[in-house]
Amino acid sequence: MITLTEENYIKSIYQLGRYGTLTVSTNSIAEALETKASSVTDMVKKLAEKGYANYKRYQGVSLTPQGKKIAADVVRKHRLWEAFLVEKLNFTWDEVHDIAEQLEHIKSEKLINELDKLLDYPTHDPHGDPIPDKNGDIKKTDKTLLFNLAENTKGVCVGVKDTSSSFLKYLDKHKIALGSEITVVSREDFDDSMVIEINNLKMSISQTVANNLFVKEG
Amino acid sequence: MITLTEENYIKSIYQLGRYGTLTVSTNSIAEALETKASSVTDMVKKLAEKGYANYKRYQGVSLTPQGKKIAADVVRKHRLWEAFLVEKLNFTWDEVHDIAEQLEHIKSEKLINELDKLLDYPTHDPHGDPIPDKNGDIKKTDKTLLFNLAENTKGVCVGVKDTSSSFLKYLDKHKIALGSEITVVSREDFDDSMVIEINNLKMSISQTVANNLFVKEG
DNA sequence: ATATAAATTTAGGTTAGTCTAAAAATAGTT
DNA sequence: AACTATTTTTAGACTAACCTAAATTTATAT
Repeated sequence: MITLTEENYIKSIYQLGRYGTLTVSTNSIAEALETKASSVTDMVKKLAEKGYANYKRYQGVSLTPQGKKIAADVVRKHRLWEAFLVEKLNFTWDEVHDIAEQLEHIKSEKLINELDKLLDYPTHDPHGDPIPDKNGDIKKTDKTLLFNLAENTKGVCVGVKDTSSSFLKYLDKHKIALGSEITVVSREDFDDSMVIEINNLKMSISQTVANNLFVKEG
Repeated sequence: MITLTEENYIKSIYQLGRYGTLTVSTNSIAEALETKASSVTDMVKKLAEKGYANYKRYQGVSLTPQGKKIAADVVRKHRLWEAFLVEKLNFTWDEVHDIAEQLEHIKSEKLINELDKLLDYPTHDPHGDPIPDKNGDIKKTDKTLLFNLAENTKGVCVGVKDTSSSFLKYLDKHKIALGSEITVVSREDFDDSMVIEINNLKMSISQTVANNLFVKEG
C-alpha cells in the first residue's frame, strides 16, 4: 500500500520534473512540500526501495515508470475533481485547488471513471491544465507564455501557470478568462511590461502577469 | 485541528452510543475500529483532554456537545456522499460505504453544502439512514425491525440495519428495496423465521434477515 | 588548485498512533 | 464474602513522518 504522504512526494517529483529536468533536487522537493531537505532524503530513499523512484546520493531523484503511473493517476484525479467542482458545484477556479488536494487521494477506480463520464470526458481542468487519460498519457498542446508573443500578434488564453487564488482573482477582475482573445499592442523595454487589448479594451500588464498566462498563438 | 483518526474514534463513539447507551465501552470501540483496547484507552484520554469526550477510568466514554457536533458532521458528510454516489454516479447501495468512509473526511463546508443542494436536500441516504442537517439534528422516524411485526400486519421497508455488501446483495436478489411493501404472513416459533409476502410473492426469511430490515408499520 | 559556499546526507530525537504483555479494577458466581 | 473471569489500564516498545544540528559532498569563485 502507498501512503498519502508518499503520493504527495511522488506527485511533487512528477510536477517538478515535468519541464524536461531529468532529475529533481532534494531542496526543490522540500520547498514544494514545505518540509525540510532531511525529511525529503528519508522519503526519497523509501520511494527508491519501493521501486517508485531512482535515487543516487547527491545526484537527485527521478520517477520509475511505476512512480510515473502513480503520479499521473493522482494528477488525473486532482484535475477531474477540479473540473467537477466548477462544473457541477458552482465553485470558481480560484476556490478548487485546496479541496482537490484532498480529493485526489480518494481511492476508487469506479469513482473516478464515473466522474469522468459525468463530466463528459473533459480534456482540461478549469485552469487549462490537461487531464491525463486512464493510461496516464497527456496530449500536450502547443501553448506558450503571453510574455513570448511579439508586438501586434494575437493569442487565445488557454491556461495559467500560477494558480494562486490572488492571481486568478486578478484575472477575474480584469475579465481575462480561458478563451479570451488577447492582442499584444506594445512592449515596454525598461520594465518588460506590455500593453494588451482584450474585450476591445487596452490595458497594461506587468511582466509577472505575462509570464503566468499561457496562450495559443494565432 | 482534529486528525482523521480522532474523527473516526468520535464517529464510532457516536454510533455505538446512538441507541440509548449513556456510555460506550472501550472494548466495543476497539471492535468497531478493528484495533486493540489499549489503543482505545490512549485515544479516549486524548479526546477527553481536547474536550470532545467525557471519560473516567473504567467507566466508559461519552461525547461532549462539541464531540457530538463533530460526529454528526462526519455522519452528515458520509450519508450525503453515499446519496451522491448512488444518485449521480451510478453506484449501487452495496458499493458506497467504503468510498464514503474516505470522502467523509474531506474538509470544506462549501463542498458539502453544494452537494446537499445538487441532491436537492435529501433526508435519507441509500440505506434509509437519516442525514443530519447543518446543525447536526436528525429527525427520527418511527421505524421498527421487521422482526417485531405481528402476523398479518403490513409494513413498508424504510431502511437496513446491516449495511454489509452481502446482505444488500441478498435483498437485491429477492427484489426487496426501500419502499417495498411487506406483509407478515406467518411466524415460525422454533427457529424464529417468518414467511412474508412481497411483490405478490411469498418467501421465507430467517430471523437474521428480519432483524436487519427496518419497516414503517401500517 | 584551493578555499568557501551551497546542497545534501547522516545522526539523533520527537510525536501520533499502534502493539504486546503485565497489572489493576470491575463484574459474575458460588 | 471470596474467588474467578472479564474488562480496562499501564508500561514499554515499534513505525512513519517529521525535525535540528552536525558532517559530508558537490559546486563556485578566486
